[in-house]
Amino acid sequence: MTATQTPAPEADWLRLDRQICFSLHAASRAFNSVYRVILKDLGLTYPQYLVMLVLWEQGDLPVKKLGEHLRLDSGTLSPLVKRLEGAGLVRRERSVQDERSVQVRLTEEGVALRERALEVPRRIVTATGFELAEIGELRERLDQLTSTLDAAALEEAEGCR
Amino acid sequence: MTATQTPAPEADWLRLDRQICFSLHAASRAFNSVYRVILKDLGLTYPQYLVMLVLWEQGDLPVKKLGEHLRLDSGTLSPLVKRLEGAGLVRRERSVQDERSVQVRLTEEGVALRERALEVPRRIVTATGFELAEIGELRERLDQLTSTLDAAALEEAEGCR
DNA sequence: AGCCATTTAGTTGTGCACAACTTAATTGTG
DNA sequence: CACAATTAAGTTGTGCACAACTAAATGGCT
Repeated sequence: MTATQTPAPEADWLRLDRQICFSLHAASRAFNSVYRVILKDLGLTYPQYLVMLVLWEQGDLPVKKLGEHLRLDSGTLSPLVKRLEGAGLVRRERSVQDERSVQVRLTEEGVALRERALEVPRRIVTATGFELAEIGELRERLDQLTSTLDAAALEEAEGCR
Repeated sequence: MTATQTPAPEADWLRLDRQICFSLHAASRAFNSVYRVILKDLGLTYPQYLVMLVLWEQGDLPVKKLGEHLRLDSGTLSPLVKRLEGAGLVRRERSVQDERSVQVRLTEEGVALRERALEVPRRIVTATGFELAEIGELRERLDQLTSTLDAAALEEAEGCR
């Protein structure tokens, strides 16, 4: 394969096992897979669970605010929230003050589900096999990574000017 | 909200900013987003790029082997590889020895694309803003997490017996 | 040889992510 | 006030992930 003079150190960069992206991709899917199993009891998918977490924590919110908490847009949230509504966990109501906005409100059933969700995080922590401190550290590093990447994405986008 | 005697420490567990899953979910999407921008020049999506990485590294492979490297099944790979074929980067050929198997072979175009892909990892590392050592460390931890989670998923699945 | 379990791809259906677009309500400005 | 720009939600289309299934080929076993 096109042996150059130098031992082509750049080729090494393409090795799959060297790519952080693959590790992250795999970890994300592995997590998703564990959540799928644990959340099946609650009848929730993983992204639906995230939405419920926000609602339990913040109370009723417009779709817009939900999206800010989760970094998701209406293209993702609209159908997702409709499915939650179909499951009887939330209601969607046009705001009276601003008719553009749709409030997502927990139903009684939605509030009640929180009790059953309380055990989920513990089960997840157990599944990771990590100590709490380790998880906190990892989380911090991932958050740092995310904010740097977000900034970089903006620069790349602007770089096309 | 059902104030118990104890200050209900479990409630804290549901806080979004405490959940490793959300950090990982967000980091994964942030990475995906950076890759989307950088890979647009090559006409590849992020998972397509992963498939090409494997082929560049391992040479032609049956779909089955591809899936083992990437932990993806035929339900994901079959349409993905067809799109790569549509883009002229690979050919799919039934194996003669075993007609169940389909070899995925790089075309000349597919091989040539590797040259242009060489700069991708460097651009990604830059975008993360991390030192190489930091990335290696993070990658290691994520891989460890993935293997533990995979094992846990199996146990959970068996737990339903 | 004949039959059954396994293996390999592929298909179908559901749900998520996101870009690009539409629609309707609101805000700002001349 | 009128009209352009902005904002919120939703829609459409593409692609990925995965479960559940089908179809065809293979291998083992009696």
